[in-house]
Amino acid sequence: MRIVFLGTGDMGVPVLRWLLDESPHEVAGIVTQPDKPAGRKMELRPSPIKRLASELGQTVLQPEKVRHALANLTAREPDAIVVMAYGQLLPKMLLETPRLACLNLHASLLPRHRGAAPVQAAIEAGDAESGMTVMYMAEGLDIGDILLQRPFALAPDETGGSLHQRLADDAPAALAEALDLLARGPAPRLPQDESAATYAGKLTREHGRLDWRQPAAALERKIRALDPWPAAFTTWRTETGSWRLKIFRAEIMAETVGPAGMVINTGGDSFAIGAGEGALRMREVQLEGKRRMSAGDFLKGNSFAPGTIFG
RNA sequence: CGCGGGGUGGAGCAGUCUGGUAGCUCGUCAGGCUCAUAACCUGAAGGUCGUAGGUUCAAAUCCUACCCCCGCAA
Repeated sequence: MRIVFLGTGDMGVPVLRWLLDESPHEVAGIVTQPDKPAGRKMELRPSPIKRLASELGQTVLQPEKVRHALANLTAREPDAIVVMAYGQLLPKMLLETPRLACLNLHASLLPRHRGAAPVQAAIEAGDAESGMTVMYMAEGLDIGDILLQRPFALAPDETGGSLHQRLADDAPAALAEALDLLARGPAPRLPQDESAATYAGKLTREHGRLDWRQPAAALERKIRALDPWPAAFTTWRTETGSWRLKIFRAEIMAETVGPAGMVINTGGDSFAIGAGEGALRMREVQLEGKRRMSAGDFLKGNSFAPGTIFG
């Protein structure tokens, strides 16, 4: 098949690599978002998809708005368009361009977690499973009919990073299967159950702020969900100022051993913070300006004033 | 030139403002105590103080340039 691929985030990298290196399909075009200022120096940085394409000697289109490339893409006469972590809605004209289908790979079991942050949302919500969805794109955000899904169980210690990786790694197989079904004849097409839909909006850093009045279990899920990005955090106020303390790993303590947000049980290789229900024992943290380290290492060089309250 | 924190024995930090024999907690090693121990006591090893240059009788500390790590912001 002739495939036009649209993608920006690194979630789509394995898929593009598969399309170019291993699949029987012909990549008739690669579209990614324009380079944007990023990083500490605000330097222009190409997307992971563009970097991979360059590495493999492929050229990419980087229209400001995808409709600017509409004529160009139509002229390539694709059998299918594949979209993954592209970051722009596609105009109806483009959806109707391919001979067979315009497919989107979405990193959740739709209709759960439509939107920009499905990976983190699945963990934060405490879902038992997640998986890639391949769907027929329609006008609207992640509302298209489902072609296939590949569910798998989440690990008890699943993090946003680990789930992101698992989904990215599984995506090529999902796409292969979907393209196969499409090529062979009438492929499955299941409308989404609107009543079961949830939205996972784009994450901001502030989303990671921990509200210690919440139950320890919920806080622990959030910590795992946002590891490594954008990371759950709390504020530590000292005589010298207030610092952001990111928390990457913590364990739930069943007993409520202190008021919400208060440091308790300091000593040894970790410290605990009281939650609304139970408490959390810190395992891996990062103070702003410092690197990520175990709670034990953190305690070797930092100490808390009695009664310190986080938040 | 977007803003800011940091780079000091294996780990995490103090010391830098007010230059003058490099310190703390932990770890490691040896010995001791103990029925025993992750506990306790004693001792030891281990550091070009990110790199280069400058000022000075003397630089971790002051000045200049550069490298690296990280938080914010995007």
